[in-house]
Amino acid sequence: MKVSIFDVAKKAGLSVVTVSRVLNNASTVREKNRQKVLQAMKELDYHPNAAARSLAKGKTGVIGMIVTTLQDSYLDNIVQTVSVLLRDHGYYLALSVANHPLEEGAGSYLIQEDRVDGLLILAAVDEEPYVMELKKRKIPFVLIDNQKNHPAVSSVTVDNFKGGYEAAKHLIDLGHRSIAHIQGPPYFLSATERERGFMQALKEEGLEPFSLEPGEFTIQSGYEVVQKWLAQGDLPTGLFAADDFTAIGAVNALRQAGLRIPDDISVIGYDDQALASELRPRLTTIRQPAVQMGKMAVDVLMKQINGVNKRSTTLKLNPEIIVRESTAPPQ
Amino acid sequence: MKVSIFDVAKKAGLSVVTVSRVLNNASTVREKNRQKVLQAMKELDYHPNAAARSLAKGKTGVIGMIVTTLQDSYLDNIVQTVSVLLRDHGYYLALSVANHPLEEGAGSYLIQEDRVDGLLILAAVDEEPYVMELKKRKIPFVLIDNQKNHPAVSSVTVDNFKGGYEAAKHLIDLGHRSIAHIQGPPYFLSATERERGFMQALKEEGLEPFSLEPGEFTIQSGYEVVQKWLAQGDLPTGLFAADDFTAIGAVNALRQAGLRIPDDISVIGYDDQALASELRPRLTTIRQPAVQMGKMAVDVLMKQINGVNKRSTTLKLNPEIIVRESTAPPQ
DNA sequence: TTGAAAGCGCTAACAC
DNA sequence: GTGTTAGCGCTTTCAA
Repeated sequence: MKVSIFDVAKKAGLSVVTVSRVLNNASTVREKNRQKVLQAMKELDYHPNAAARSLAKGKTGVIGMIVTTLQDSYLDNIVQTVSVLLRDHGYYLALSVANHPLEEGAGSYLIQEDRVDGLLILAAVDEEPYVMELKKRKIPFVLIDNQKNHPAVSSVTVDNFKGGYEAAKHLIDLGHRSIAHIQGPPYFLSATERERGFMQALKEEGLEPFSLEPGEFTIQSGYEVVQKWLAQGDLPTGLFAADDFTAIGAVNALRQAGLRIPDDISVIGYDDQALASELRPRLTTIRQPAVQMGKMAVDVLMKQINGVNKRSTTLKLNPEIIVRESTAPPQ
Repeated sequence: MKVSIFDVAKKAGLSVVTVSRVLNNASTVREKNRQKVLQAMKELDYHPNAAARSLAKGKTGVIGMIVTTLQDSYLDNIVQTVSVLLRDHGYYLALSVANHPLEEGAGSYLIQEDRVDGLLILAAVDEEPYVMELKKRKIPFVLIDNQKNHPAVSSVTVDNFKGGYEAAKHLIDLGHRSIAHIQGPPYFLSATERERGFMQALKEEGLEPFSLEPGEFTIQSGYEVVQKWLAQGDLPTGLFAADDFTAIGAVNALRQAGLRIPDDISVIGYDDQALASELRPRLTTIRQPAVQMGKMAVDVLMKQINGVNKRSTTLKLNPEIIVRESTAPPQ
């Protein structure tokens, strides 16, 4: 019924060991025999059993990736990149969604039961528990876009301070003096760093922000801040939103009120979500180097798994400003 | 180094079988011994090896789910629902992204190497290859939101004809007579069904559509259609877009041209994406019952795995119209 | 270059 | 209730 390596061996007139060798691309198999084995496999429609291989080899051939949300084109880009790259390295990617961090079972099954050879933690709200557990279990892992700095842990992040700085600098260079910032949630290091960069750029020009408004990385929060300003009858000429969703919400409210962008007010977002370039006006934003992040993360993880790198590696990549239609000199 | 069931048995002063029993919640273990085992496990920080269990049991305890895109809140809702429900059934969910259907390795590793006990195929562009392979390998699976009808295959779909019909009916009931439709890609059954429903509703009123425009389920395509209309200087009073992205693109173009929604033109979308209710005007749309779909899919799959249902089950759920701000009677 | 034998860590009979 | 004995399907020594 179930065809095993034994059936193949019998059909090919060779031993299971030889079959196993061709399965693992061992070079010590006579070409003629290799063909015989391959032929037998095909005829029997044989497929090796992953559990048995994992048990015998002590490794699974899969890399796990824990993600919180999937509705984010920037994160999606990272996932897609990682998926392809891992395949090139002979690994499969198994995604696990964990909306509530450390939730019972969420992703932790990958860790606890040795179902993966390595793990990638993507933009976790709180990566702490994973870090603790993974270190204890000695499973290689890399944090991507993590919140905190963990000693002796490999990670790939983006310089959010620089991103915030460049966003503000862009507005300043265009001539804006009245510049506001809608923040991200304060428990995100990325959010506070962007704000720090923003403030630094203003400070260098001796500028004070028009205002700093709390936001939540959501369309709704951007919309509401603008509504508030509108009600007060006072607007900045430039706005740096902590992420594209916030920016889009702000733009939405602004245009609904009959204001023109960038004529009446310039808006710059962050992340370069797909939406940013799909909706008009196309949003000026700070792009996260998603592809490069995925590449680096896989690189570091592979080296760690292969024992090339014993020490942890911390990479901080640079964001890139993408100037589109939502920013211009103030009128 | 690695602590195994043997170590636990030794420490607890019992046999491995007993340990195995508490691992599997067998009721035939004296409470006192169960505690001893539990205690030993804790002290040794023991965690069972998934590969060994899978090999011995002949099942893995994981359900695979193949997804194409992750940037879709409707699909995301299904995934989240499924994830939680499976956990309740004692299974883990492993997601596999397959942008290019049947791409080498994409998801197929789950199938080929018996890494899962069952599979959920979510909104595949072309599920055919999966169906063939899964049937051959006799792995239980359920298609969700599939394109074609496959004989003897379980699936959970939504009645797109009805959705299209209701969308059109809504506009008609509001008093619209000049109604256009922006289609989805013709190779999606969902798209053509929505159009059929739309046409049926119009036909019942003796109405001809203002026009039928090709679209691609993208913001861009909705935007461009409206641009074309604008250039021609002729607009319908009501528009049914094949999905929310298309609708949002259309709304975007309309408002950019200074038109008001729903005053000048009513727009209804499809899917009830998160965006639909986040952007203003909040979009009237046809909601897919994502939670119910996830629930049904898990239900059917579990029954199939447990041998309760030998025959295939085909469920077609009803969509629901969500009336918001983007539709109103024509002026 | 090939094969026999001994596990990998766990569970499924079957006895006790 | 509990333990003994065989495997699950594959890879890994070690010989030949």
